[in-house]
Amino acid sequence: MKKYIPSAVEPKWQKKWEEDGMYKAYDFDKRKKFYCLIEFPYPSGAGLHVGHVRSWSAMDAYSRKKRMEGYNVLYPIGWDAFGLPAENYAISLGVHPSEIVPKNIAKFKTQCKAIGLSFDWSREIDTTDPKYYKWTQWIFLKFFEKSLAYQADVPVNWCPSCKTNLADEEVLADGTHERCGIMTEKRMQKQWLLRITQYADKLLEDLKTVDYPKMVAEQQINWIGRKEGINITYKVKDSKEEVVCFTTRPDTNFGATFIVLGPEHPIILKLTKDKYLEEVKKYIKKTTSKSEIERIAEGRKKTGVFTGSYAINNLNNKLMPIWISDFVLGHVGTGAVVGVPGHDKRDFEFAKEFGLEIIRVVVGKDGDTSAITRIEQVQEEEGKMINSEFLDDLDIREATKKVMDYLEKKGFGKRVVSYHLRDWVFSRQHYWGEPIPIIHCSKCGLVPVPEKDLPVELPYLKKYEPSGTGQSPLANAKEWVNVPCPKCGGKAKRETDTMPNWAGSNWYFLRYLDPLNDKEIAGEEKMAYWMPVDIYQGGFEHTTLHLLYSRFVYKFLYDIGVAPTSEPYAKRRPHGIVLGPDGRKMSKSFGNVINPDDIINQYGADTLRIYEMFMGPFDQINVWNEDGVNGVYHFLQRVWLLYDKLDPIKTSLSREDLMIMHKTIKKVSGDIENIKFNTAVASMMEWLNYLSRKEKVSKEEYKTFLLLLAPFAPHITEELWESIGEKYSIHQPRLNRGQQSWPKFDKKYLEEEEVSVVVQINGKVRDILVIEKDILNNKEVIEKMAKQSHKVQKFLAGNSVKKTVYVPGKIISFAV
RNA sequence: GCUGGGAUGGUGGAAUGGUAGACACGAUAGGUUUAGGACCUAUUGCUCGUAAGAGCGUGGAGGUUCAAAUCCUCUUCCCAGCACCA
Repeated sequence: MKKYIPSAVEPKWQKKWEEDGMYKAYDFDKRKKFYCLIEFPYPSGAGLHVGHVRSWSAMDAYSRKKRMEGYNVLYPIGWDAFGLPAENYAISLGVHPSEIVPKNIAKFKTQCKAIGLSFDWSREIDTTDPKYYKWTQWIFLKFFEKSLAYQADVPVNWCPSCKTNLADEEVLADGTHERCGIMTEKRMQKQWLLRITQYADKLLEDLKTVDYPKMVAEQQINWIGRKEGINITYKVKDSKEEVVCFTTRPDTNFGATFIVLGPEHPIILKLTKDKYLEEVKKYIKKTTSKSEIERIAEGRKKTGVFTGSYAINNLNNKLMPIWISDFVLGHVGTGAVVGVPGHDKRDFEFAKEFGLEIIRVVVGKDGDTSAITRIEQVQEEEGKMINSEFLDDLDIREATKKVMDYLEKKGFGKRVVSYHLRDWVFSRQHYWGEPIPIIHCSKCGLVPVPEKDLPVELPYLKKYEPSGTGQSPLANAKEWVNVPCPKCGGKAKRETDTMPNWAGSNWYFLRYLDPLNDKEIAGEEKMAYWMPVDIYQGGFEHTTLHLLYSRFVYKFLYDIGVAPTSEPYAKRRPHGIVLGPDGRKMSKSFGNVINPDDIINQYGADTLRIYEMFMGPFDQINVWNEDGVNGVYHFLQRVWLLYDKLDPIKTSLSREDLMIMHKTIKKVSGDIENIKFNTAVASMMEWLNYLSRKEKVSKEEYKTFLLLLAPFAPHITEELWESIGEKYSIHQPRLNRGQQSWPKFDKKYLEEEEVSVVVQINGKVRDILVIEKDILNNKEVIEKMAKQSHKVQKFLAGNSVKKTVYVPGKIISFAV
């Protein structure tokens, strides 16, 4: 047979598949539906990354297998083209984003097709298309209608480089912007927010109903950060004011020796005695102007000032001095903390710094009941209560319940639930995004753009760079901004902020179901047919961003009767990133970027696809290795050459032939289902090694081999399928007229006729017996055979067997 | 500090209580080739040994078990996320 030249095979089939509409999904088809989703990309100027290729070709293999199994598979793609990256890229080139985006999309599309991905191109979407973002704006109006979208003055994370504010989720732990790496600043600004906190409990609770990796679910749970505690109200001596403190550990309240207010707390000035006023004001000024960098640089050294006032502990009427310190954060709990230095490390440090009393109310791990003098003795959990009157001798959990009941009964406190999750800052002062469809009228206030006037199209602005003043560049589009109020007809102005880049991706998976619908977001019946997404493949980095956001938006759509299910994604599976050959993240500046086009030119798309699946476990970080690519190319060449061994005469298969064939069918089927592509490919290689050693390969084996390989290497298998005289595509049983589909294994060929049984003595392998299947369960015979073995006798001599364990078909173990 | 994940040959990795190292890369030797590459065959965890064989071996220490990479306890290091979160 002629040589394997990928470039002679691949484009030919890509063209044919497109002409035949091979990978279309059919709405309402009788076959079982399967919705396979990948995270749609931001079409960057750099073109496809090998990481995209890995994730998409793996899910492509998954989709192809499902189709061969007879499912009606939806595997769509689109473009998430609004947002900062597209805008910054356009600025760097000095052109308009609306010119750049279509070019980038065209490039991505060409590349996707060159890889042979089986996307249903008839459902392609683009978030910057007004026909698409009409519905992104519509969703916003629904949020507004239900009072879940609102404006408020909030401290925002300002990125001085990108000149916009950001959501908390977009700022990393060190205070830098996740995209550009520049340190952000806190600013007060009027912003649009979405009330995601109202969905905190549902987002938490319903994690139980979906199949997410543990790591992903845990991360969302942590981010939502639900905590049950109590707000305790303390009276202030000689004052009408009260201080409310949130705590999850009211059991330790007999150990409370002071109160700390965060510097933003509103009642500080009312509580401060004249004598201390100047110092307090100075402290507040100093701490509130402190930047994130300064805070981190300072470490955890405690600072603070005394107000001169005292709060009264409800439990024992003890006076507790009220202090101010910036270790108490304004946005956490009630912005005020009751200081229990014996059982909280921060409180201990504060008490030490300012010489405040430290009392132990929980017995230490080692039974220690003495006064606490060192931070190592501070203990936050475990033990029994002491020095706590009616709580003494109780376990901390019992004490917590008892004291909460007591405080509530007496009216000193109220059980509350607190969350780490904050409302979602949803406006950006940037050009390249969906305009927020709201009109500001001096008479009527905030007026939503009527649904019939959607979409509010983004006007073409020549000068679209961010102003840096905190105002969107859209404010300069006077003609666009000035509109009559839809309510009263008077003079009014459009909202000039745009939505964040997450807006379009919140709901895109619904638009694939009905991309041309101009009456609604998507047809109700189509949504009911396709939803939920059966498997959603995406990166870990979106766990508390896109994945959480889109769950929230979808749940809202469900609650207003638009979406058909309570959760959008039945199953989530993550992928690991692909690093450059030097083990570093691929980046132009390191010069370690692998361009998929180069690999396709040199080795072909099938090699690229299989290599990326074979390189390691799918959810792990993998380093690119050119030698590995060559290894896979070698494998496909050997597949190609196998054709020469095809036996034209019908021959029957040996028992061994059948066993390895059925074993491989089982392994590959199971591994694809479990996202273990690396071992699926390995077992194909094993079978190929076996087949290559044979004189002749039967047609049955050959066809089965090609069918199993088809999801991984769609081009070469299609070509070889044709070479053996098959008329229809290997990929689509529907077009195959049901002639051939995904192979099934037969259990009877998985059992071996002769089984090797390992003989162990004291856990060490000493011999291997080959046993006929029919005496497998006869322990006596096996035991006798084992003892007769020369190798075994050597080790048994002079010892008596104390115990014998026999696991049929596997092992016989002697303890001597 | 908290939460989650991880550590296996020269390398990527396989094996989730039952023959550790599948598969691939690399390496070594031989074959083939005008040469290089490509291809084919064999070997390849470590130590001792000409060999037969023996001992050791899954970050470290201990435990459960006839049997542990796998389960339990402690511990070291690495990765990810969160973090003065009350």
